[in-house]
Amino acid sequence: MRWCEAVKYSEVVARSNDEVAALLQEYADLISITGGDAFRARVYEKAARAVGGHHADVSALDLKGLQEIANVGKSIAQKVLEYFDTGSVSAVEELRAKIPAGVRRLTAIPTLGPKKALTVYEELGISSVEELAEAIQQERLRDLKGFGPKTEENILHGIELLQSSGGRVQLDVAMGLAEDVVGALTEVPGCERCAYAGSLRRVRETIGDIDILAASTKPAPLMRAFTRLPYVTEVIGTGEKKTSVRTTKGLNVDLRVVPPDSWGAALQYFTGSKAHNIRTRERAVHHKLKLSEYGLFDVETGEKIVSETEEEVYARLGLPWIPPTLREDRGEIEAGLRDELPDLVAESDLRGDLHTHTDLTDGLAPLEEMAEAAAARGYAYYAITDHAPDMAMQRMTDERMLAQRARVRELDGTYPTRGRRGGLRLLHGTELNIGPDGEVDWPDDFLAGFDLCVASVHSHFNQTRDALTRRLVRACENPYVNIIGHPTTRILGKRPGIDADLDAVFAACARTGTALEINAHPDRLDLRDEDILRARRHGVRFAVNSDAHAVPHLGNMRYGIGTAQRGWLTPADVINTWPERRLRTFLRKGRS
DNA sequence: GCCGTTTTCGGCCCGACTGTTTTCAGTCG
Repeated sequence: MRWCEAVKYSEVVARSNDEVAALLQEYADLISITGGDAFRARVYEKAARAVGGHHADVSALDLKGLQEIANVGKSIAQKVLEYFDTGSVSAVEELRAKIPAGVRRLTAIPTLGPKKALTVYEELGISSVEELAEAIQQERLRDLKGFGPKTEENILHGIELLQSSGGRVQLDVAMGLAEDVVGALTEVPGCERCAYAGSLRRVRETIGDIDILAASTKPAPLMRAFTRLPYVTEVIGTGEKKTSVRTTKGLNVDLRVVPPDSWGAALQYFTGSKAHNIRTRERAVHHKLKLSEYGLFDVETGEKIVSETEEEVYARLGLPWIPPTLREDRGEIEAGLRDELPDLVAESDLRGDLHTHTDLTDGLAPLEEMAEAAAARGYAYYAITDHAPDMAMQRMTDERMLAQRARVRELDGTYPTRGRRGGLRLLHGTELNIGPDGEVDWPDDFLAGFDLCVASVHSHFNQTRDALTRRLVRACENPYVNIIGHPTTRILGKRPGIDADLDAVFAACARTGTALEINAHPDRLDLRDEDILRARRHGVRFAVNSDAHAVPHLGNMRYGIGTAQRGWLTPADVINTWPERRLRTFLRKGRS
C-alpha cells in the first residue's frame, strides 16, 4: 500500500525532481516557441524526462552527481544547481520575459504546436486560449500563412477538448499536494487528526479542488499554518471553521477543522459524493435521524447519537462501512443493505506488474534497476514488455528482443523479494502494436517465445467505429495476445478514447480469455471506472498495470487500484493478484 | 546541449498524417 517503503521513498524523492523536470520542460517549450535549435530543445526535453524519472533526490546532488543522469551535461547541471541555490534560472527567466506564459499554454491545445503558437502571437498578438477562440470566431486566423478554415476548426475542437477538463488537475498532482498539506498540518500542535477527503479520497480520475479535514479543539493555529504553506498564493477566505486558499498549481484547497468528536460524521460528509450523501441523509430521515457534518442526531430530542467514526455513522443507518471509492450512488447503498458489498481489490493484493518498459525502448532505466525496484515493492512476479518493431521509433529488432530475453532468464529469481521465496520471477513479454487491421508486429512462431503479450493501439485513432471494433476484436482473437493495453487510448484532457463498440470488445475479451488493462498512469487511467463496470458484466478479467517507463512510475499503481475499486473489482477479477501458477494458466489462453 | 567516438565535431527515434500548398511545414506518437 502507499506506506510501503519503496513507494514512500520514491514519492518523497519525486517532489523536487518533478519541479526541476517541469522547469526543464518549460525551457524546452520556450526554446521551441522562440524558434531556437530544435535539437537543443529536444535535449532539454530528454533531460526533463530523465530527471523526473530519476531514482534519487536531485536536490541532494552536486555537479558531478547531476551529470550522471542521462542527457544532463555540464550546462544543464549548472542550471539545476542555480535553481536550488537561488530559486530560479536566469536563462529561463530571460525567455519567460520574451514570451507571455499564455503563449506556452496555447501549445497544450492538441494540433497546435510551438510554430503556430508563435505565429498567432507575433501576427495577431494572441497570448491566451480565450483570445485565440475569439480570433477563430472572427475568422481572423485563416488569413495567416499556413492556416486555413480546417486549421481553425481543428484548433477550436482542440480548445473544447482542453476545456472539457474544466480546470481539473490529474490525480497525481492533487495527491502530491494533498499529502504535503496533510503532512504539514499533522505537525501542528493541537491537531488530533488530519486527512484529505472529497473526490481525491474517492480517487476520481481528475480533481477540481482539494478538501482537507482536521480535528482539533483549537482551530486557529491550524488555519494559520495552512495559510502560510509555501505554495499558497492567495487566501480566498479564512474563519474559525473553514479556510480556502489558492495554490501555485492553480488548485484551490479548503481546510475544514471540526471538533474531534465530529470526525467520523465530518469525514463522511466531506468525502461525498453529493449523490451518495443525499442517499445516506435519506436513510437518516427514514430512521427519524438527521445527518450533518457534525454528527447523526435524533430529530425529536436533538440529541447527538454518533459521529466519532465513519463506521458508527454507517452502522446507525443500517449499513456496513462503505469504501470511499464506491460512494457514487452506483448501487453501493443497496448492496450494503443486502450485505453484498464487494471485497475490493487493494494494492496489497497485487503480486506483480504486467506492463513495464526499460531503456531498451523508450523507458529510462535499465532492466536491472526496474527489476530491483519491483522486488523492493514486494512483488512475486514482474513482466518486462518493451515495444515491438512496428513502433518504428523504438528500433526494436528480433535480435535485440532475444538478447533481452536471455538476460531476463539470467536474472530470473535473483532479486530477493518478500513476495516469493525463490526471488522475483521475471516474465519476458512485449507490448505489441495493434495495426490498422488488427494485425500485430510478429508472426506466431516468434510470439510463441514470449511469456505474455500486451497489445495496444498507438495510431489510426480516427478509423470508423466498425473498423476500430473489428481491429480490437481481431487482436483479442490472436492466441498470443493476453492483455489489451490502455484499451481506449485516451489521454486525459488531451485526447478522447477511440470510438469503438466497447461492448463488442468486452464480449470478445471474455470469449477469448484476453484481459483488459487498467493502465495506472494518471494521464490515462484506461479503462475508466464506468467502462470497467460494463466490462465486468461480460465476465472479463483485468490486469492493473503501471506501464512504467521509469522506477518512480511503478508507484502509480495506487491510481490504477483506485480506478479498479471504482469499477467494483475484487482480487478474483484481477489477474495480477493471482498466484503465479494460476496466472500462467491464464496466459496460455488455450493454446496448444 | 548532449553524446560518443570511428574523440573534439557530427549527428541527434523516424515515419505518417493533415492541411496547406503546389512541394512542404507542422504536429504527433
